[in-house]
Amino acid sequence: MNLACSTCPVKETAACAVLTPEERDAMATAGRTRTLKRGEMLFAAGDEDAACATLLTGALKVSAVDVDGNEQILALVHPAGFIGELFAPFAHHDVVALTESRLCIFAKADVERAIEEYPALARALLRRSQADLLATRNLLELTGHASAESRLAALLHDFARAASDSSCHLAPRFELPLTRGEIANMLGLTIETVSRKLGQLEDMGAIQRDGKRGIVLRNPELLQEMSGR
Amino acid sequence: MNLACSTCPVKETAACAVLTPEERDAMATAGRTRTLKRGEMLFAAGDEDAACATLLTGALKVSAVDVDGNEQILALVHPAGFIGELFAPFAHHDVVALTESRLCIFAKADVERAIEEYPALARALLRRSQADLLATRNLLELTGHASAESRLAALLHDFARAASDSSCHLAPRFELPLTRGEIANMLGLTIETVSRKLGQLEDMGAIQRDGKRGIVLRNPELLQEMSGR
DNA sequence: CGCATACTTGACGTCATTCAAACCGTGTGG
DNA sequence: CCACACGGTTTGAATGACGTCAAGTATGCG
Repeated sequence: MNLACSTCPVKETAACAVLTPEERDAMATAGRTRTLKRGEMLFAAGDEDAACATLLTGALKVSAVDVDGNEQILALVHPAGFIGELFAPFAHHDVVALTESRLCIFAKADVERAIEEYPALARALLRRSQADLLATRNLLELTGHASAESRLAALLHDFARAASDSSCHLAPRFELPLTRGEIANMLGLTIETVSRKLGQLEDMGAIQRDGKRGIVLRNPELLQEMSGR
Repeated sequence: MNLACSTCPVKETAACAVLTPEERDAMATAGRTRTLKRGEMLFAAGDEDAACATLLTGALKVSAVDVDGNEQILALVHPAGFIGELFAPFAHHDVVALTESRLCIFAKADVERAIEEYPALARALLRRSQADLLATRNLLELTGHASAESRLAALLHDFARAASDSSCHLAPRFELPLTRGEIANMLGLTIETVSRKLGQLEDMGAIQRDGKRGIVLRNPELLQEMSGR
């Protein structure tokens, strides 16, 4: 499928937004869009020809699997996010769709050529990479010392912020993008602990579960309190 | 102190290595070198005028302190490493010297100007940023699921590799760059647990402690085995 | 309906933390 | 030279948070 940047939902926020229309058109001829269904993999750890991509809609997870088959989620990717380890000979992690997702895909070589040709693109990707680094370090900080309760509270708080359109405001209600198992894998907990702590957060009036995936914020301050800010 | 790139110990590996001699000289006029003693801070979380820097010699830690004063080490910086959150209005983390360190410091604004002017520099910093991202994700993976023993074994293995000149070979003996407390803060453990597990690793013949900081590898395979990789 | 997948709940065990005390090398002052 | 304090480290015993194992409960789908 060919690219139609004019109708792109993230044309103002994605990395390619820094390009001139002509430059973007030139890139568009190299790329293509692809749709992934929930659970479908973009590429796996070890792939030598792992592509690069900008996420248009949906959500992805970046994860690693250790020796005994446990998955650890390292990052979530939201629309306008960029995927791809540009200077590595092979991918280090799996990238899998959490929900049905549309992506704008480029061969790694094409992106490498583009950052040589369009300095603004290199800067935009640098900016994104630094943001990803910060997000990963925040997750590291969270999983380092905090209790199961704090981790979960912090994650819910993050999700509530991600679900609202303004990044400084919380959505009063949202759907969890992850299963219990995925939350557990992300926070370094077990599925049972996540379930129990969700129950406790509900008991103490911080949240209310609404179906399997729905979360209603009952007391956002309390939630933030428990996350250890 | 003025810059003398010709005698720079990392002139071939640091980000500025991609610049032409003329470009490097131009940057040199904007920067200066600085020496930090062990424990001295380059900048603190929240600083608005946090500088950027390339590490010449020594070692740094990047760390965050949570509400109740616990430090969490998020990354170590080795010579040729680059420090600085380019697009953030203020620093998110503390940066502190682990050993006496020499740095090459630039104002953030100067670096921002330089990456506009020298596209190769932007690409070099992108490469470094992606490498930092990978390192942080590896640490996240480690602290996520693994037992205290695995974390420690993996960290020692990493240090042994960092201490040897070739990155695919292990140094048979090395000095820990961190105190017990810092190791604990890095791995999300307590100082007592680190001490105990070190004792156990010694008892089972994987390593031998040599003074407070020295580590001799007795059985590198066993160490790798236990690190779960 | 039957089966699969995701989630919840309970009882029990384990590993890391916590609290406490002792240890060791080093520098300081008497 | 010794006494002493101090930071970093080691070690022990008790506690508790989270994991493990094992049922049991929705929800959806062929």
